[in-house]
Amino acid sequence: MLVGVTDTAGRLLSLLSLLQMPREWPGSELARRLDVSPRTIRRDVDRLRELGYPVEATMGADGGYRLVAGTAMPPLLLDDEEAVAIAVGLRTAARQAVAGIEEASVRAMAKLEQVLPSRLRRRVAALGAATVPVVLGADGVTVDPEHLTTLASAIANRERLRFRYSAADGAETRRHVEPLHLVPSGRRWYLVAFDPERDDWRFFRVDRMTALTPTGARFPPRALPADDPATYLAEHMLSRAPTYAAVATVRLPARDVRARFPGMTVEVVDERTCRVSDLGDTVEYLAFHLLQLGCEFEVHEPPELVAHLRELHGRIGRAVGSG
Amino acid sequence: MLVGVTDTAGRLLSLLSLLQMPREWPGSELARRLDVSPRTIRRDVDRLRELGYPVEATMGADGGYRLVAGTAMPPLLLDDEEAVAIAVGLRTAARQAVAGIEEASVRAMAKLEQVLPSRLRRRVAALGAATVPVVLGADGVTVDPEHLTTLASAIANRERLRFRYSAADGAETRRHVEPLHLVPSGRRWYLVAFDPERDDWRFFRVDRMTALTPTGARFPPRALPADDPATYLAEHMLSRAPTYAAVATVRLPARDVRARFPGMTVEVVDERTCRVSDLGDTVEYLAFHLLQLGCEFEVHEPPELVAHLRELHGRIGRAVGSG
DNA sequence: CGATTGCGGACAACTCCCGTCCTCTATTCG
DNA sequence: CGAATAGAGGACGGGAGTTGTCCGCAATCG
Repeated sequence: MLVGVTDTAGRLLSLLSLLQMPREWPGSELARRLDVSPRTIRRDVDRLRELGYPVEATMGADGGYRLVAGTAMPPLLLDDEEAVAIAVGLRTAARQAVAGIEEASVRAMAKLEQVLPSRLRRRVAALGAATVPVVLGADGVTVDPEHLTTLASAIANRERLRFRYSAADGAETRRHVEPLHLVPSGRRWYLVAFDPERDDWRFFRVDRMTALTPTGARFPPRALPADDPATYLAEHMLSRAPTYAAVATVRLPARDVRARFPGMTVEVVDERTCRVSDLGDTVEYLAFHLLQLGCEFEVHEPPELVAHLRELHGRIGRAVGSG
Repeated sequence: MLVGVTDTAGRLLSLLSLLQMPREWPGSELARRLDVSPRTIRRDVDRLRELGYPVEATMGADGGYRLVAGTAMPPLLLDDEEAVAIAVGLRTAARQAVAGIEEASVRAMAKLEQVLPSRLRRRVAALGAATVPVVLGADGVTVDPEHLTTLASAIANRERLRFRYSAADGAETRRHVEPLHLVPSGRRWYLVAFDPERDDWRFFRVDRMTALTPTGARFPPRALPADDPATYLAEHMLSRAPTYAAVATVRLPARDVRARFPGMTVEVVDERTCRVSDLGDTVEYLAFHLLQLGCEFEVHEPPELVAHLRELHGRIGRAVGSG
């Protein structure tokens, strides 16, 4: 603990940190820890309350202070391991693209990344690599969370960006653009950027970008010829990723299916059978979902899914020598 | 912005919050925003630096301040959406039990949960329900992250806990215990607790607990008859979850396998073939992994995996009517 | 070169902060 | 019921910190 000029503000932060642990602290102990009188602790608690952080106190013997949920988020004071856990959590969540909070996830990642000490960054990288990517979108496309944070901070800093891009036809080009916005779409991420060499706006699929390097050069703000980047993307992307809707009859009570896959829509057929519809952007994903039910089933739609299952059937048969 | 007694500490927090955004702030703008003179901003920056937070400044026109990575984690100042994103990320990560940081994840969840405003809590709950649980441990066992945070804070607060427990044989009992520790083991979580009614220590699988309610009653600390809860658990749990090691030959270049599944150990057989070993605690998990490779393969070990694949083969055959 | 930005010393007026009193209330335990 | 413990908060005085203003200096960019 450093003592000196920045005493009182620093002490408030330490206090906040202590109160954030899931336990109660008697004022006397806080006073000992922070090396001030109990009266000052009471005053500090008042100060925190004035700042909007609800510090709750329980009276009587065995009482104490603790921080409870209020109306505003207090600053989170994390220890090393918790910071790593959050970073890893955000990465896995970003890979799965949880609906509706993609941008917020990336913002939080960028924020954390910016201040994460390098030793922790190494641990996060190691864990991220060790973590088995649960890539259900079996086209093998995984967005690198690292790229997302790099892009997010380049956008926020209005820094020019250099990278290599593999177009859909496999042709690789070098780009040097002014990034404006990151847009999630389904399981993919797109970068909306202005390309000065082509003097026009372009979209880039993040998973097709490699060798990302922010150049450090700033560029002046430029207005997109549309109100919202997401709608602009939707209007200009002619080839959208196809979505499949699976329809199947499964030998499992509707209740059980709902419990295990809240995302499927389920209709009761009889006590032990139901009809499910499931959305997914690849047939691989849908096939795995159905197999994970662990019961007999029959697929009605779509034909692509049936074809894929036939393919799997053949492959498994050859794998275990009973085909 | 509130102005008054708690001015300087609050201003430091606001400053920290601004500096955490991924952009640079000129001192003059910070001064305008925080409604103080630029000199005070410089002093505040000094204060933050004395507290150990590395505020970097770039000189020259178009310069400014920003917070960079240092040696200590600064307090994270999150907006609502970022907080929700982090909460959701931690939940999905907890469900997948990323090796090595399970406890830290739960600690971070408990910390966040403790201070999360209720309106955000509702959003997190809604998103958590909507998120498709990617349950690869196909025994259908998923740990409820909610339970983990409840348990963590009951332990930290030394609060008695009431719940219903389904034993392995299906018999359901009511329990009222003194929780001591949460221990992760493989994909499962165990609660180590003292059961006063039986006057002995017991283990409970978290996924078998329901109707969890902390009673609020405190209990005095009690020493576990062992140094480390994890080893105690290991010593007293006779039936450990078995782990399977799959060995297979796959028709895919070793390079590609390594790129897609960093967790597998791969030996080159020839240019287009390799031999992989993969660890997992269920055969379902191993089977999905092999199928995700999307190529021909042949399974050598273990027999349980072969049996499971035969079963899948039969099921798929019946599903698409070609068996 | 000049403009812009950060850096930091000096000073004076003012504020606040802290520790030490004190009394009061709420809760738990014996 | 009463003792013990914990928080709440007013009063007060001395000391310390904070702030704005004014200044010259250093670094960077165009």
